[in-house]
Amino acid sequence: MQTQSITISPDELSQRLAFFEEECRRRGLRVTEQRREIFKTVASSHSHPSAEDVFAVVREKMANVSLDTVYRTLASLADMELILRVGTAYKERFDGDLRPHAHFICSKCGEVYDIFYDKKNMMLPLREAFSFGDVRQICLQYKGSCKKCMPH
Amino acid sequence: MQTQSITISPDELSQRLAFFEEECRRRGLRVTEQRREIFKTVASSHSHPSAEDVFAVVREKMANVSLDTVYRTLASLADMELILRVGTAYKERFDGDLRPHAHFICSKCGEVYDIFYDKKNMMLPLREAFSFGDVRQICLQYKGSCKKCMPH
DNA sequence: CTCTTTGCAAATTTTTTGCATGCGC
DNA sequence: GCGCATGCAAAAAATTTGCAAAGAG
Repeated sequence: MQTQSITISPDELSQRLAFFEEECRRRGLRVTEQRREIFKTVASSHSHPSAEDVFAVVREKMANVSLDTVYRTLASLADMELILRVGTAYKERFDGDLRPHAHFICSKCGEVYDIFYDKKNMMLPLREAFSFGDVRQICLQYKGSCKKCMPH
Repeated sequence: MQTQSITISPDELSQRLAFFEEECRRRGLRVTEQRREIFKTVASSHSHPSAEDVFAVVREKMANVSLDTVYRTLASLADMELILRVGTAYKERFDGDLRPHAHFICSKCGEVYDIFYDKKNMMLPLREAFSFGDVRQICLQYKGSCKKCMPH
């Protein structure tokens, strides 16, 4: 079941654009061409683009956007929770504890907290997550080698 | 229930060190002082350290390790699955799709695949994850503001 | 008209690489 | 001794910042 290529309907896109503009106004952020284009690009992409990727696409429509505007805009869109960050949003961090556990990651300061759960309770340990702060997003990642990169 | 400060027992640490050495030999990697020290640092830390953090700690014991050795070693330890990466392991990526869904992230090429699940089946969609490749790690993150950073 | 946002350039931060030397096996 | 691993330095990649000018409200 490949879902990568599903495209957003024009209807849904304009609905999301409207919400984007509403959110901008509500927060006193100006609705600029650049912001609109960058949001549109991420909202209609299904390839989990990096800042560079977004930049390349937006560049085709707006010849003179700059990469730093893309960075700034992606950051503000993520702050507004209009798009998601895949990853920690900060530099790479490591964990030497291999017991099954979840993380609460603060979107502001980047702090990482552990949430342990035992085999008897494999339900999402959401209650405990809330004890660390205000849970705005649940992010479940499976990691390994994809078929293209297998074997090893 | 703060679990950050739990320290690994000396017993467990030496057990993990033994396994580390065994794994190195099995893969033909040499057991050097640096690798041992870096592994020990991550294995006994509960602060999800960055490469810089690990470097700072290791530096106290080995005055002349270099940062690039730390980077190289962390990468190989993560490859060996002796430690975990928190995050995507590559540059930051974004997702405009706000429907609840999980990701399969390839540890080799960094490709991100979507895994959708509906409200009727909130179980971990592990079966589908396996359709994308070889699942080696399940990573559950809750994101939001931690108490220190609240409100807003 | 005001004040945020942009583009440009430069700086900073994070991570990687080439190469000669050192050290585990 | 052979060959991988390290340290050094330098480069590359990713991200952020200062500032003058442009444009949204």
